[in-house]
Amino acid sequence: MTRPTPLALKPRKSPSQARSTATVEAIHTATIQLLLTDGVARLTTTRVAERAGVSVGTMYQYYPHKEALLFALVTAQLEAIAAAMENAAADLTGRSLCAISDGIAAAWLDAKTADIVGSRAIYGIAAEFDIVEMTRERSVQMIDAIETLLTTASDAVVARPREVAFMLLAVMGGSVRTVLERGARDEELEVLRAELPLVCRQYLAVSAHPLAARSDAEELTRV
Amino acid sequence: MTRPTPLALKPRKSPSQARSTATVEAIHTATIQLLLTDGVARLTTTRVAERAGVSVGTMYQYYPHKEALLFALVTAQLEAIAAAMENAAADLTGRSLCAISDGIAAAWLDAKTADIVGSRAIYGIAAEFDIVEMTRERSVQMIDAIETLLTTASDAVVARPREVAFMLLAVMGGSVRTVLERGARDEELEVLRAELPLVCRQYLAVSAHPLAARSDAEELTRV
DNA sequence: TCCAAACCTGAAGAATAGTTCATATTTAGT
DNA sequence: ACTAAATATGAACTATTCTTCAGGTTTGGA
Repeated sequence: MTRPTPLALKPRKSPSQARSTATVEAIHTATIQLLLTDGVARLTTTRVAERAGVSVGTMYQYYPHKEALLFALVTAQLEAIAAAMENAAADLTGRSLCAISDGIAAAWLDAKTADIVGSRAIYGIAAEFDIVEMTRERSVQMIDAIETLLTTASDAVVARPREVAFMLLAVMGGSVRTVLERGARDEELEVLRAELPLVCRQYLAVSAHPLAARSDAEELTRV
Repeated sequence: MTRPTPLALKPRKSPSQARSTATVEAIHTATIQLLLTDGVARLTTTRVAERAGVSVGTMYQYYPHKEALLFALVTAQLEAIAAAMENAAADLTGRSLCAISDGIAAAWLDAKTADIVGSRAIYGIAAEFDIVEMTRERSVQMIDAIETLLTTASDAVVARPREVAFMLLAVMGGSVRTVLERGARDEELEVLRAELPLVCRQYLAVSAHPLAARSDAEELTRV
């Protein structure tokens, strides 16, 4: 999704006083609410302002246009996720492969689940314009973190850590997205929470050679 | 993403002559092209008609509005995928768990990859309006197929086949989507093709008890 | 050959969206 | 209390967008 005119997506100015901070906050939550109830197609600057209880002009004081607003929203969301994952990676350094696997899966689920409403809203616009670009950047950052984390596993050495890290993120990201986008039903979230760690563990298990002598035969060997 | 007015999403009429069939086809591919290059936000009836080399009025002869056009596109896409998966399920009935796993993963990858352009375009609008609803229906249909398929495995009995089928689809669907949405790069597709079958196999392995006596110890047991 | 049905056209109208800016109000510091 | 900077307002302007429809062209079969 490339835009003809890449146009500046940066905010116009940042709120400095208490009042304006609240205003921007209101605009953000209004956007998310509208996104969730009516979808992107119905999201208009007028409606956002109305819902936020401010005037249209106010929005334009902080964002040069609608896209910039959406961009800011997605950026914040992704930065939070990336930060959470990097923290998790730091905490898990040097642990066993199982611990690492469980830790990553849990961290991902927690991060995405912490703000379900926000996450769901974001999915709807993630496919638009330059957002894909930014998503990719953040993604690379997380792949890096997980790749190096994998190499620190205390009890095993992961064969192709970068590919495995990539795949892990694709699987976690994709499956969670699937569930959230369908409506984030409790039963489905339950299944996800139970099964996703399993999927990750098993996948990591085949992708690694045990370091200390261990008798567990790998059920399935790499082709 | 619920719409205030659910409005009729069905096509207005179907082409009966050769000329009109070509026209509708042209409209479809034009839509997909525009979706891919400019994104949903820039997709307008005028542009679609222009790109398709027909008049705007022509489009309105077959679809009551833009949404109906998009809906038709997604429907076709999903039906193709669902059919492919049901075929695969039929072929794999009674095979070993490994064969089933590999077969499903391959079928999914093939189905999504057969028309990469179409798949990618669809992702961009999958989050909109009642499309989520339809996606869910098709999804249930596929879960059913895979669930019953799993119960036919010749060499193992899958513990909670429905949950496993659900998870399998979430993982496959999500990871493929992730890769395609990022631009469907060759290197990333390669990784996906190599790793996804592994992920599925391993996951199925822990989710099942071997039927005939087999000595392979399960590395990781269920909690 | 001829006609009715199918199909196509594109200018035009109504509706809506994005954005600006001159003016009014509030805040923080002196 | 006073003032400059920060913030908010919303009517108004422009640009698009969707959609229709009255009138033309093409098609398939009698």
